Amino acid sequence: MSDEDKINYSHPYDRDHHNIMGSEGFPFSLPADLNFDPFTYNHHQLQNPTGFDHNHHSHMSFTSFLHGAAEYNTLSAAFDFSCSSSEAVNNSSSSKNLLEDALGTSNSVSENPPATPNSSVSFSSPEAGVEEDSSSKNRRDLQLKACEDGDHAMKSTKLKVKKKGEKVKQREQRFAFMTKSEVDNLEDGYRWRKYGQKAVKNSPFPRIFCNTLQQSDYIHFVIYQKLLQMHKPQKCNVKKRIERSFSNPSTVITTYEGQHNHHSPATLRGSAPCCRRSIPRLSQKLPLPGHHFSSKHQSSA
DNA sequence: CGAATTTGACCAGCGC
DNA sequence: GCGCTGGTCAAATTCG
Repeated sequence: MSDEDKINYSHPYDRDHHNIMGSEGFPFSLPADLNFDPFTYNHHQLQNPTGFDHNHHSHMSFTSFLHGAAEYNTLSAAFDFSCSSSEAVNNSSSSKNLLEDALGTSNSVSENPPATPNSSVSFSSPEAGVEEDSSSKNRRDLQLKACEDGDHAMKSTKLKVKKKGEKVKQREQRFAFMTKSEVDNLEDGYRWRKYGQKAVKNSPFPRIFCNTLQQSDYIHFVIYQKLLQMHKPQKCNVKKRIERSFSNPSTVITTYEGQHNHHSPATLRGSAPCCRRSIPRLSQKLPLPGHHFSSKHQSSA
């Protein structure tokens, strides 16, 4: 029996029935008038790291939710709802290993257990309010099943020091999560550009590398021009890594690295265009057992 | 035709 | 130093 089979997912929000998160909707929604930047809150303020204002029922983006959840140790902690069978996820060593690998950490789950045992959550529509497209059906089926304990992400921000005390390149904060979805690329409101794809060792599925598209969005370009006049703009260096689990092909592991320094296009235009062509098309390719990538990549796999 | 994606080449880090 | 691996670049290709 797979991990997913064991899990009875609870649905924290039902768009049509307005439930526990308030009448204005599930905090994943991305309303057109949203002006909340998911990555601008203080990383060290954990009182309400999700940015979700329970008193005012304000919205937050999916990414802010994920980001906040990572810093708040668990997703369930972020939302304060429980999952009926979270232990099934937590007890899945393979899931933990996959996430650890995605985060670039190891042997830390057992050593640093999450603040709460609940680390799984599901939702029916992570982007309620965003336009319904061909992937929305799949996204409705999407089940966020395991989120890492925040220590992983926090650890990754620490300076790595070589044995001799020499500083090495600092790694951006990472946050990985697993989703059960037919769609590889989970829409999160940002525009992503695929810049690379690599075969993964011991896996038939490739790893996809994306970074954010900031200036290609016209509205963002206008803002960018304004920023040019006001400040020296910083390049958004957020990266997104997508890979499908070899042991469980229905599971997609998404890893975010870094922080956005700009608003989500979805928050400005009410849409979330990103990698719409590449990922689904790629996912159609993936099951082909004989599909090879470049000879070099293949040889290195 | 411009934008987005693909993919071979390249680079850096790490272990041996 | 060498090979392996992960990550990135950028020219070519594909798509809308």
